[in-house]
Amino acid sequence: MKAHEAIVRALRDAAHTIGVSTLPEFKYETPRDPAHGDGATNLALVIAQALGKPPRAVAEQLVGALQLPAGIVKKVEIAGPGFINFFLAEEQLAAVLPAVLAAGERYGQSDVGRGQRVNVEFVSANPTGPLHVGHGRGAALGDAIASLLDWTGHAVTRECYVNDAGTQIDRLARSLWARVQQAAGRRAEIPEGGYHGEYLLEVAERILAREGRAFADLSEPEGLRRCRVIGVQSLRAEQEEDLREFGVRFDVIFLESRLYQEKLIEQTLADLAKRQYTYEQDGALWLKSTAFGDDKDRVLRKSDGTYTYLMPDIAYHRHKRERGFERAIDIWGADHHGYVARVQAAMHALGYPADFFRAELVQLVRVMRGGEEMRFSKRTGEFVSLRDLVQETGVDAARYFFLMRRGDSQFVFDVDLAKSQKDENPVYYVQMAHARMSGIFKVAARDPASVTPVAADSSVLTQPEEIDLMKELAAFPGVVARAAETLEPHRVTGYLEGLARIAHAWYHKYRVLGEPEERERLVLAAAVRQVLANGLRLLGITAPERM
RNA sequence: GCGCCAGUAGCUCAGCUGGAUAGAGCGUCGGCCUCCGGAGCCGAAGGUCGUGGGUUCGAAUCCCGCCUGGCGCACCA
Repeated sequence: MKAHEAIVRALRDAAHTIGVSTLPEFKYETPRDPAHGDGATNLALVIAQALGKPPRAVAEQLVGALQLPAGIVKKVEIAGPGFINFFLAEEQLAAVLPAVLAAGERYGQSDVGRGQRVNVEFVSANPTGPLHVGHGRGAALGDAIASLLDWTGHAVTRECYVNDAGTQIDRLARSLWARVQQAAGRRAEIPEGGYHGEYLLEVAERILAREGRAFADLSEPEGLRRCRVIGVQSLRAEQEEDLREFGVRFDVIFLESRLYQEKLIEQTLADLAKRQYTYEQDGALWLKSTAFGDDKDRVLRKSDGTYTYLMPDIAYHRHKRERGFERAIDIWGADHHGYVARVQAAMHALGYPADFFRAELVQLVRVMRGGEEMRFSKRTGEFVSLRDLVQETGVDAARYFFLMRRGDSQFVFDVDLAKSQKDENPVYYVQMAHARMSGIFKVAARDPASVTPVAADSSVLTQPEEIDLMKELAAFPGVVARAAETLEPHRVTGYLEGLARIAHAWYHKYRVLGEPEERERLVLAAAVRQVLANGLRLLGITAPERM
């Protein structure tokens, strides 16, 4: 914002004028309390000590030396221990309306990312069962984080990694083969460490229906081989379907098997060896991860010659780097947090910058319905699937609920609240605000896109709610930028709820159509509608014209 | 035992990189419907910011100890 820059520059100059040669860090920001103005600075407090004067006296001097262009500030006050508060001139505020309408669906976007190439990897579930609510939270968060980065001028790739190799797939094959036997009416038990969920029985029945009952008579090695292929294929298809319904799509699906096919493991190992961060001991190959802050060194290749889970993961992230990404952000379940230091250490060992790799941890989700917790556990095969949740609450509510809390907070998903069509439901509340703004245009038989700001806006829109609305609208781009910087989409849901609250209050208190202020209020309604729509779209949630 | 994350209103959670009187929603209590949809709006009560120290003009925020909870500490994935 222009006013912001002008004020900061004037403050710097004023500090020099009163004899401060080296300026320490100071703040100029929007105060929480509107009574403290539109902007406030702690400049006087941070330089008071060096000057050997009380902060308030310093503030007086600063204000006296302050030289600002006309039309920016209405009033300057000194308050509290020595804060200087700025109240912006009305024309500064009303400038937001034409800005919103001119930018349209791009309002809120910026180029602070400067085209930086970022890979956002999320969901990355093993193809061994249906996605559960925890995956849903990761999916919503990953997708929203990717959108935030996209909106702030990063070049984003949404990516999903599929572990289609390794022992968990062997377990899947053995479990499925057992289910095939059961489906054919024979006694068979799910092996130790296998997958007990009912879903594999369904897959087995489909196999027999399609391939014939003779399938169950195949030799065990052949049966396992086929089960492996069919199992991965059908469970992946199921997961992809769930994600599609959830509104998530990926630019890249990366298969673990590709790492082996393209010899990426060997290449990575050679790299690490060349940089002298590996060594052999007890027949195994180790990564010197303690050199980079890990608790202990980690095995990459076991003494039986097979690789640990860490090895392909390092190769995978090396491949991301080779593909030209400047940052790799992974959304992981919090149960993997012990793993972060290892991958981070491996990235260091490969010589990558410290900020290349970042893991965002997503805490587990508890689902409550009717005052009771719905349990889930992949091991026992009982869990709340993403599909069931979405079916019950709808995509919008599910996504919104996953996004409205910080990813690293444990949170309780209240199914009854998510389904509620009252103001107690935050998704509903925000969408309703959008529908109301839209409703005004429907009644007026006008296209919101057709309204154009007029010069009189600033002198006509003077009600407190109108001032508040304009301030909120002006804050949106900053909220998006900050949310992208911290990878925290909940800042956007919080913002939308605040904007919706003022919009509802305004709508309730004032009429638009047929009033003397109709023209200006239509502009305001169009701008509010636009920002609500933009915020919702950013999060992958629909903005209905009517509810 | 060691490590990571957390502990803020009855509940679910915000609190920006240290700022002014700690916020919101739900719930509770009390008001408001000739209206662009009341599927809504307004107000009130409610907090020793887990705890004890420290740093400084100023700490929910930074540092240290302790208590409580979650998770992680494999040649498993």
